[in-house]
Amino acid sequence: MMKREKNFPRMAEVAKLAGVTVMTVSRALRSPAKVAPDTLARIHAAIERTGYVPNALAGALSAGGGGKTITALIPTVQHAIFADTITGLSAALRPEGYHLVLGETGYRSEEEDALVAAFLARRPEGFLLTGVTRSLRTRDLLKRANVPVVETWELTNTPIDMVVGYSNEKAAHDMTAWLAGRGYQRIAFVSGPSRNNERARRREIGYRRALKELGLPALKIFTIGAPAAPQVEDGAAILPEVLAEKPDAIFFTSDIYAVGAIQEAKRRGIAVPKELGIAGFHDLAIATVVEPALTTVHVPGREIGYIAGRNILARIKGEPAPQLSAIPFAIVARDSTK
Amino acid sequence: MMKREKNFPRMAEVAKLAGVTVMTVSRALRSPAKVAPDTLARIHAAIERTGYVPNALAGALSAGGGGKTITALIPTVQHAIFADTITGLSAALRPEGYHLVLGETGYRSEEEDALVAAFLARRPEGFLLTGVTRSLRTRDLLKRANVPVVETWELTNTPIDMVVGYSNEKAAHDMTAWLAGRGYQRIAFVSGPSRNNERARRREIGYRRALKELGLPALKIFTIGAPAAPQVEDGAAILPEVLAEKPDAIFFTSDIYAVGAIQEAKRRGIAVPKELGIAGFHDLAIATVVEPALTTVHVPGREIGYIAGRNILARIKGEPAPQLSAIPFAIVARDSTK
DNA sequence: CTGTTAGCGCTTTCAC
DNA sequence: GTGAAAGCGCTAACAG
Repeated sequence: MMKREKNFPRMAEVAKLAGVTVMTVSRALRSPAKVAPDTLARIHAAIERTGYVPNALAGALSAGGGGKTITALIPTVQHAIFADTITGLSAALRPEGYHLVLGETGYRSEEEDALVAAFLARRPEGFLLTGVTRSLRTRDLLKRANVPVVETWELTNTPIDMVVGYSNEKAAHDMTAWLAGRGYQRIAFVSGPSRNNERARRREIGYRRALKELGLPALKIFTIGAPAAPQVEDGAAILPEVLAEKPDAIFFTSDIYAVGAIQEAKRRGIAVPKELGIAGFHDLAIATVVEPALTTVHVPGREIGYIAGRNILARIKGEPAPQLSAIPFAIVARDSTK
Repeated sequence: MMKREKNFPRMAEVAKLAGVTVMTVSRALRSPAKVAPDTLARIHAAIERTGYVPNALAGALSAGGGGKTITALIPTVQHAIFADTITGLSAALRPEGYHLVLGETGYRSEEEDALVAAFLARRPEGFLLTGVTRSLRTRDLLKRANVPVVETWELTNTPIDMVVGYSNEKAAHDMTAWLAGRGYQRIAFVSGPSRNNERARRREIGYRRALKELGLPALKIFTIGAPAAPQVEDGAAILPEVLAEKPDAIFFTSDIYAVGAIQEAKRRGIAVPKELGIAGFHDLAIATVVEPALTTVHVPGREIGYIAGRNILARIKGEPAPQLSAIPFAIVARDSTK
């Protein structure tokens, strides 16, 4: 056994100080009702004096269960929308005393694979994963572990365990159709990096389907490089390229890009929404701050997290939980479109 | 022992399948060089077949050490600025294979106390805490545990262990003085909830000190209610009240509020920055999107997280790490001030 | 109400 | 290069 400088008193020390055995201390902590009041008092005093903090690792090992933790893997904490999901999840878990362990995958699926394995090693009681596409190995690991898993932010008929999300394809389709309904004819589409982002891919599919249904021209599709997290400047930078396609509207897969594009359009003296309509995705706070305010798809980030949390908790308690929960998105019309 | 539905294969099953003892499997995982190549191959095959994922709880218990995790406690993931700190911390930890466990305190110190105890129970290798004021009990617990602790986002001469931050007092002082230098005379100050937010309190002190030094009038100080996380609308809502003090500039302790105030001022036909200068704090993305763009204090959130991570890692390895790291802030002049 | 006996799944000696 | 014994800190089950 390796020597560590760390210095945690163990239960045995508390027990000795209180003049009882460890078993009584253990009970005092987990079912105080079964311990005599004065013994309890002595034990509490001893805990206070020693600064004892139970070793949850040992406890979990012994009790054969996890330490009341749920693991969530999101692409990045930078994106406010995933932050919302975390907040929703937190809100669901807190009342039940569960803790949240967070991992950032940086939108990289290899990183996700590595994190799932690493976190599985800690035997969490449940998992929240972003998206529904992942390596077979990871799916397999999670299935075998037989731990509640919620995949989020998209829908699928073949979840590992449960899904809570919305259809990105339908959302993009609906926004495209909505833009067409406002009279836009040449609708361009600008996506974030789609290599490891199925949500971006699905949105593109929805956009294409809408164009086809409506008989609108298919413009060149643009993809923004691959920074870890989207930046406002990226949207500004790509605008000139997109304008070469002579669009009368541009649909961005993130508000962040759309805001950058609005700013750049203004700098270039292009009238938004008259000459050029601009739409985003996510409905971030920034969407109402930019001028003109951004038309966008409101996406239920917080609700996804909350429902996912409730579902995981239900599964843990052996209660039934839906395999698929579809949460509605909504198109929010503002001033960046006619 | 409680029966769980979970279904993790143990090392013993892998060992049996590979025709060796658990000890050899353990070695294959931790020091493969000490195991014969063909044995190693059989073991890996067995791991693959069983879907074995080591139980880090047991491993840590046995090895007497933690499972390579660092715990970070921040007020909220909603605030982009703390998200930056998390990103910086992540970046520092990842190369060394450390994992990040995140807790949200919701700006409540009782919650922080509870979380410190709960996380300490999991025996992390280090802690990142936001702010430098906390209960004696928590300080004591952390000191006794003798685990690397970095307090952040403020400076102090009496850290539990280490501090990485900047002086909120000086930052607010400097911004106030800067505003005065631009010709503003009646500078109002609007703070977020300060009850459990020492950073807000220190900023207020800095503001007051600057006024006194400059001989400027002390206006009434405004405090925005207590939502979990700041909202743009809060800044808009408080503007009328503040205007009653006839300020020629308003300094908000968060960009979020400042942006709301700019929007509200525009709605009311007040010219920013001519009639009213507005300044914020944090330098969020939103600061460059609002019109006029917001003058603010740029705060080194990401650097704080990164340096904190490096310091914790250094301490773990027994290398020296500075007790205090002061990271510079900067005043960013934009168009919301003359 | 409290103590005793096992044992969670793994790693650390120390043998062979 | 591999194994056997012991134990990490705690809790379940059964006594008493």
